[in-house]
Amino acid sequence: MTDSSDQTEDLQASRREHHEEIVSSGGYPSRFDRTDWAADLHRRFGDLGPGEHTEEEVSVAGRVMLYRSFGKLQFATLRDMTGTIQLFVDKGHIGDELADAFARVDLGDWVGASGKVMTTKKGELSIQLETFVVLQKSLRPLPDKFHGLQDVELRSRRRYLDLMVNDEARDIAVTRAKILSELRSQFEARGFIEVETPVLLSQATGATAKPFATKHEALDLEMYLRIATELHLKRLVVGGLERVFEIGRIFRNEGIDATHNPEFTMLEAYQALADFEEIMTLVEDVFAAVAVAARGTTEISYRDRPLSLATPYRRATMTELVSKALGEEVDLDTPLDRLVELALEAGVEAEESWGAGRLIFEIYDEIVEPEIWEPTFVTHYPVEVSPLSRRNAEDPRLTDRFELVIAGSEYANAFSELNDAADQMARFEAQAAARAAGDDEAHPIDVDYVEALEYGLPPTGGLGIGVDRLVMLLTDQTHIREVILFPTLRPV
RNA sequence: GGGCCGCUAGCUCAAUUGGCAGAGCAGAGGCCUCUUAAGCCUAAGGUUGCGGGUUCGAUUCCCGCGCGGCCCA
Repeated sequence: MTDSSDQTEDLQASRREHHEEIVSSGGYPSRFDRTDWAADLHRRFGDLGPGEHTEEEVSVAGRVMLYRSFGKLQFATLRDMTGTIQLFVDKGHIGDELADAFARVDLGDWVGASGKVMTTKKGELSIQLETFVVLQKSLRPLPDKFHGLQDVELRSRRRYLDLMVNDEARDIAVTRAKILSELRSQFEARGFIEVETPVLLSQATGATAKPFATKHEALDLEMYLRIATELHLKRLVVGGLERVFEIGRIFRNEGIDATHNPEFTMLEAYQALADFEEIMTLVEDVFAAVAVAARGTTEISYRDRPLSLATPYRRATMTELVSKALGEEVDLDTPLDRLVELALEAGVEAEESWGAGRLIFEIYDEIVEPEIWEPTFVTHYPVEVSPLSRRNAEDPRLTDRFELVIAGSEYANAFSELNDAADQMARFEAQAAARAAGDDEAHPIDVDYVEALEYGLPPTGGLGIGVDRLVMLLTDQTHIREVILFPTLRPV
């Protein structure tokens, strides 16, 4: 992006001039020896009183964020990845030449500085500058030093500026990293191995969503970006990798809103010999641990409301919850006519092809889920809306499946995996029929996967966690774009 | 897709009923040996998102378009 206005040129003139002087007089250094991070200095010297001078020689480096000159003194706030440290520049101490050179530093420049650790008369931990080097000039002015960058679009489009000037943007990036790291540790500690499955596929399966299409030129083949990792991970369990997980980018060709970005991150994990009840315990333990890693506690605040992620989480079946919300007992034996009426009252317009399971699910989705606040495992989804889940032993119209709902949204989806190859084929065929009837989000038939099942998938529990939404929850963000460094945007 | 709102200096924001487009920060020059968004003085900085229209006169009113936000489907 280039600005060609005279104004911008003018604003950059002195920066550019300084830059060219540096370049023509030997150029910028290619490296710098930093002895200490800003945060470490605060940790080590935090209890120095005002006006103290130590003999501790340190070298720090970072971007100049603030600058104040006061006659023969200059103060600059340098920020590195860990925090800020003040540079104290005393003309009487280092002489005119160095002090005047330092006065040419602009906000945004990368600077390496060396000197002794001290505190000012007001008690601010500082480095008494002895020498410094400009590591790289910033040729453009920084956004407002106090207000930062407010424009939502600009913050997303030029995330580097957002990160430079907005503390919250950095906090979110760091917290996201902690969450990912903790998720990995949690699964690894339970004996799962991290695997990678293909993104580029000739058939996008494992979920009901519209894929992105692309083309492999050499093979002259239509290909699709994955919409889930599910069926590949289960193939691995068939192969004997009994505990696998993947933290993978998923692509779905849908609209963009507060909770949807076309590419997002999903964690999926599969554990042989486990059923969905064991997965439930695993999920709540993982959520609690991740909350502690990210926020230091399970007692958080989200959208200005307190929220506890302490275990155990409430468990309730979907029909229980729907019955309670409707004030009338319903289940899969409730006459279809009555369910259609209740759906209409709930604000759902039923479609001809829906059975009792779909109707109950739609009512749940419309009036129950948005009202759930504390973490709740909603269990036993109808088989009609669960093409990959194992049937419940007592009622084969239901599945051994749950979703974890927190603050009105889904955070995890898990089930005892369907490992009956014939049943899986039948469900794929039912989906294909729905597709033929016009449902273009229905799951396509994956014959290769059915063949894999025929070799024997042990009883297996699987789960998926929407990582972006989890980060939103733990950073108290209401828009997914705030937790993705480079969200999908229309080109300028 | 629909409704509402926004787009003004590099950044953050003003501008009465339609009447010369303003401030703070950043940038330039000057003063200051303890600042913390330092302060003070001086000068500079604009195709008011884009294109039409109404009007003596449009940032302001009308129409279209672009980008974005919020809500709804």
